[in-house]
Amino acid sequence: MSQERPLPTTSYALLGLLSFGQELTGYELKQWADSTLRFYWVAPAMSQIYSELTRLSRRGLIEARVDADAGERVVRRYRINEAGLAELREWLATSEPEFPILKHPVALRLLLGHLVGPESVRAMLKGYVDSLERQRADLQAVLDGIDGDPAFRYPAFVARWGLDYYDSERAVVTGIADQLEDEDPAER
Amino acid sequence: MSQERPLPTTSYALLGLLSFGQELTGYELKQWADSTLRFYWVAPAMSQIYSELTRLSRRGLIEARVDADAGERVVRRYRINEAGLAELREWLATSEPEFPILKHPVALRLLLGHLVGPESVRAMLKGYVDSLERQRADLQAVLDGIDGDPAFRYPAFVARWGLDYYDSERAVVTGIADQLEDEDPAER
DNA sequence: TGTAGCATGTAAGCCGTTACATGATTGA
DNA sequence: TCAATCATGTAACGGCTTACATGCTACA
Repeated sequence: MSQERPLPTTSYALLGLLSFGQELTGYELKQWADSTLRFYWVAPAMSQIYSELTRLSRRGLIEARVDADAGERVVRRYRINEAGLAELREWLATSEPEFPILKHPVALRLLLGHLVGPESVRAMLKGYVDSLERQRADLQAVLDGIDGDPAFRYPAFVARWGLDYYDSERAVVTGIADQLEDEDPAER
Repeated sequence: MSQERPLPTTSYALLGLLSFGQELTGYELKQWADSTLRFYWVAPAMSQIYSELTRLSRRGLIEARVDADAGERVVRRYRINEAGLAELREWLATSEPEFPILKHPVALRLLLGHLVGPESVRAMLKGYVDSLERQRADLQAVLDGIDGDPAFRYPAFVARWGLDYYDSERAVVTGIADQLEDEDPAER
């Protein structure tokens, strides 16, 4: 069965969003992805959403339905089917989760501190802490929207994990910035 | 000057590794990347290392020299030059660091816990904690190799940051696994 | 003598982004 | 009536990986 090449993880991620039961448009899926997936996977471009939906459809894992209540324009709503749920469970059960990959431009720039000196590095870390705060607030808002709802117990775990991560990150980065303070001046 | 399209970040990352002064082969650069960059950026494939080196060379940011002490085969050693250092500093000074991107398959799978049930999720998290431990040990070894050396003060900061991250991650994940224990059985 | 490691590349192809293009609907 | 949002796609292309290909060197 299913002798095709394995789906890319992002495809499973979108299928996963659909596994919560709603019937969604590509546009709505994008909004979901932007508010949840983006914190620990990616925020796929609209164009990718649509091409993944086409792929999942072709494989018979989701079903498209043209929304009748949408007036003139053609609005397609997608719903996961039994095959899709089976495929997801199969994937979860049989494949080994890969180790997380971090693309951390701030760490990369810290690595190159010798090129710019501690002053400049401290300023950059400061900016990062600020953006962490904003990101954390966004995630908190997401959690507030689902917390307590038993249907979203696992998403809530993930969100709380993210908050803890941001908190830890803030503490560590602040610590590094402080250590940078008392350094031999006039590097570079 | 430099009216070409901006370099991809990975290119700057490799240039950054060369900014520590050594004259390295592509092969050696790959080893460096695997032991340091991979923790917070990527471990580029060999083939990409070589193509990035070609690009950096073409732009005049690094200099290639055929190693005479290498016997029969042609071994190219690359060294950063003044233009390369200037380009790196320019990049660090003028571009805004992007927010980190996390590709976290474990979080993604936790999100889908409703499909497999708490038992299975706990097992997966356990496996993740194990791999975290291994990863942490690797990074600790890297730190041990550079700690105290003033030339690698900033890389040491980055490494310690990574260790803190792994520690925090372990604590959070263990906490989630524990919360999963006392759950209504027979989900799914 | 053979194998693991050192060393360098080319080719094909997927994932994902940006740019481009179009049009309906809602609400100020 | 105008702009923001909803909604759906196509085309081009860059980054990066995997697979393929080659050969030297050190060492057991």
